[in-house]
Amino acid sequence: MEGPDAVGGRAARPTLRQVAAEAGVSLKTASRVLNGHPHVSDATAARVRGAADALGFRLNRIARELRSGATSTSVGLIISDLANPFYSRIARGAERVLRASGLQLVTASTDEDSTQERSLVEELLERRVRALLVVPSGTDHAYLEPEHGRTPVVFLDRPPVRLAVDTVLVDNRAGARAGVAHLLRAGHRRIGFVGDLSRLATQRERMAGFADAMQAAGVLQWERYVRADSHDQATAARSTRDLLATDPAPTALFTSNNVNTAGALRALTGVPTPPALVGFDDFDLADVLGITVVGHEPEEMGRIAAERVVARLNGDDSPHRTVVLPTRIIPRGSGERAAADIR
Amino acid sequence: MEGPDAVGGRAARPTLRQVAAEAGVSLKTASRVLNGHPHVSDATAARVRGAADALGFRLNRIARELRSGATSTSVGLIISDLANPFYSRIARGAERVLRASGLQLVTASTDEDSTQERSLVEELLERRVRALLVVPSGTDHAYLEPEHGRTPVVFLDRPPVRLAVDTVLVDNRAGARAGVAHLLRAGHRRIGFVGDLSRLATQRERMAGFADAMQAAGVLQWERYVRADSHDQATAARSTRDLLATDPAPTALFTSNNVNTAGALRALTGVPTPPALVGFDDFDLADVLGITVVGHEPEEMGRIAAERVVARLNGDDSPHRTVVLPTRIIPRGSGERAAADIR
DNA sequence: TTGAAAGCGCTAACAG
DNA sequence: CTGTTAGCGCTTTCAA
Repeated sequence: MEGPDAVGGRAARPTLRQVAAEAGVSLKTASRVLNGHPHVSDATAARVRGAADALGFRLNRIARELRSGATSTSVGLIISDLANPFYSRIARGAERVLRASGLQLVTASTDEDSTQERSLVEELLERRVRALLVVPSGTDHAYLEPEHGRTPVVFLDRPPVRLAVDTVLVDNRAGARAGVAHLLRAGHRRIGFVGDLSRLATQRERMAGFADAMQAAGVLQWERYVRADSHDQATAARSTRDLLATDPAPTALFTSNNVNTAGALRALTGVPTPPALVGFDDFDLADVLGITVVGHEPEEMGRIAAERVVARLNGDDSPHRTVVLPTRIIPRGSGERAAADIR
Repeated sequence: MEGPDAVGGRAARPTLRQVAAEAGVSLKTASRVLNGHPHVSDATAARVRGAADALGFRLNRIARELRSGATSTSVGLIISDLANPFYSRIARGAERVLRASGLQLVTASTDEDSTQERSLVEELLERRVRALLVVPSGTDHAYLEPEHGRTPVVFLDRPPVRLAVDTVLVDNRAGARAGVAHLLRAGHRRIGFVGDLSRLATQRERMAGFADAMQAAGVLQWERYVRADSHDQATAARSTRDLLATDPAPTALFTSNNVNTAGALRALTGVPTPPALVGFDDFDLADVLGITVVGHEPEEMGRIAAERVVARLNGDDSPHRTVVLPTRIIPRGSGERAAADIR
């Protein structure tokens, strides 16, 4: 049941000109009707609408925006992994704010690949997104410099390198320091660190916070219990088992993000006297599992970043600023097990 | 440091024409250089590129696509909630396939609102997405009928109403039936059902599967233990507590999706002899928590739907088809607690 | 109330 | 190797 204009099984989409011809009016009149503009007689309007429906016409917003000079209403969000709840919560927070301003979120993921990051950014800019929210994977963002004063760009979660733009971060170093101090207070001295890729700024900062706390407590040889660069649950589980097999074994673990916490938990299943555990990032069901975390609000980060974007689009040209969100320890049991009680 | 064309704090973006003028060549030559086409002398090319960089030029893909008649390279995905792992896993599965075909995923969420669904669909179509992946919230999709033969549309998770298009579903009824039968086999007769909005087709089917199993087992008055329409964890927790307070209390629970399972788990925390539990949908850490589920693969659903889209775009005009993905019971302990052992 | 002509930024077709 | 002309689908003058 293809229309007469079917080409290779695909019907050609009618243009406004065809609708106008079908209705026996000029292009402009058809345009007026379909855009709800005044000064058209009811009869004419009805005829145009009838023709549009009959042909399956749908306005081409792209062409409209090109002519009217209006930019698109979409805002790009670049994250590393769509399926990581941490990023999808950022996306949700941002989407709510943007939608309230009539903007649409376009999400793309990089799989933590800096080449992908750059090409996605370029592509979105060529598509003329109004603004860009970026959780960077790359290590140099100077290529975004020419956008200054053109397209508002806000970085989230990780700071930009060689680029000055609005940024929303979490206080990683202080958060990690507090989380580890929490374990030290329970009497732990041998504390294992299970971390993600150390090329990520967030991870380096959390590692630094870990070191801060250990050094402040005068613990020696804490480096022995550091396992970094596990970017998925399986690797984190392996690192955890590896730590538990050390002699003497650590009595506590600090996991540096949600993925590593999940991996560690997997490795700890069935262990009779599991080490104490504090994880960076809160996660769903952490309360049911009784896992103490260094929590913060990804939605909040998305919300604030989106609000910056909206402000910039509304003409705010104040100097770029960096917002650092606080963390807080949420004690749920796993982080309060005393060192004396482990093994 | 705005450029000379700054308007309201925003620099105007240079056009190809301006680049050409700056480089002292024609429009077409500039176009050739910036598109990497042959037959341009190195010297000219260098001059054009220099001008482009100096002006901060970025090709306008929208205009290019308009002129070349090429449709965009984006595919729209409409889901109800970006932050529900179930949907983000669908998105990830789809994105991988699409990217491999040079297509970009554009995600938008509806918050389970059918008005939102329709307006997002219309908007994406006006933006000329190449195809549409829809997890519907609405109850009538006839408005998509004119797209037949124009834009490939694939429905996921829930079937379309009054519309014939490719669809990828999960075998909800059989899955629920099997999950409940699993509980019945462990001797349970009083089984509580904690369900999501019953206007959702998936929920009605899972409810039907629940009823199938109960009736086949000759259980009477099972309706007493049915609590539907909880769409968030808090409500599901309340329904669960309500069920546990019934006299006589159910010895087992069947939760009809990931959100309700999480809510139930929250309500069950600290209960000395918790009821047996089987949940529909697998979820992260279910293994650590020892929760028996009726599992299936959301990524797979996204992948298959995206593959249908790609096939359609490549000219496949075979009749539309519905793929129903199987589920399987993953026993992890919570669903194997015998009725005799509860209270 | 309606319409004709021009042009948004770009590429295709055809000259030079 | 380079340039000129036309036109994608639409809106914006400006005129009737």
